[in-house]
Amino acid sequence: MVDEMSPIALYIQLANLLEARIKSGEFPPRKPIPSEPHIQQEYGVSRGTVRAALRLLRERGLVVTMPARGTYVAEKKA
Amino acid sequence: MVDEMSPIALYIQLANLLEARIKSGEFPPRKPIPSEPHIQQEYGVSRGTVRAALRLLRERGLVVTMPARGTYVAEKKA
DNA sequence: GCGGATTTGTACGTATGTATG
DNA sequence: GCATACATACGTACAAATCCG
Repeated sequence: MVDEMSPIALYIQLANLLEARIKSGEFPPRKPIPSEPHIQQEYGVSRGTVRAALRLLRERGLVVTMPARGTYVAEKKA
Repeated sequence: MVDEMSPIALYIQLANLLEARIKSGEFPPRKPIPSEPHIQQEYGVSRGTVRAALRLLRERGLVVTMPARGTYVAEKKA
């Protein structure tokens, strides 16, 4: 879980945790990963923090987000 | 743009720049002016600085701000 | 096709912590 | 000490697109 007391920003911790889960293959392709409200509940952080973490993952090329659809694990380049 | 080296506080410089844009008629009435995050990006300052500048403009009676809606050029008094 | 639920996008309000001059 | 400026993090509200019964 995220650590409130850590000097590392929560959204960075969260991004790293999610990255590990993505790389573990926990989330099947072609299906959205858990929604922002779901992650929010799961980790006990605000939606803004979840969105900041997902933004990092997008910047890392790990996920793609589609409005009103969800966020998906990025396709391995064809 | 704002000048980091100026002895004038950034938020005051920003308020003056926005005031000039408002008075030029750049922002049509009944539509929100650019959002805080937008201005933040545009001028390369923090959201806190944007908010401080907008607070000044509200105090000058130039704009009105509505939560979750946006900031609008103040109506000319009827 | 309709309507409600879901999901992401956007916007402002607020608080706290850090750093600088 | 105070003002300025930044980053982080919470909350609330609403819009727009999509999904599903």
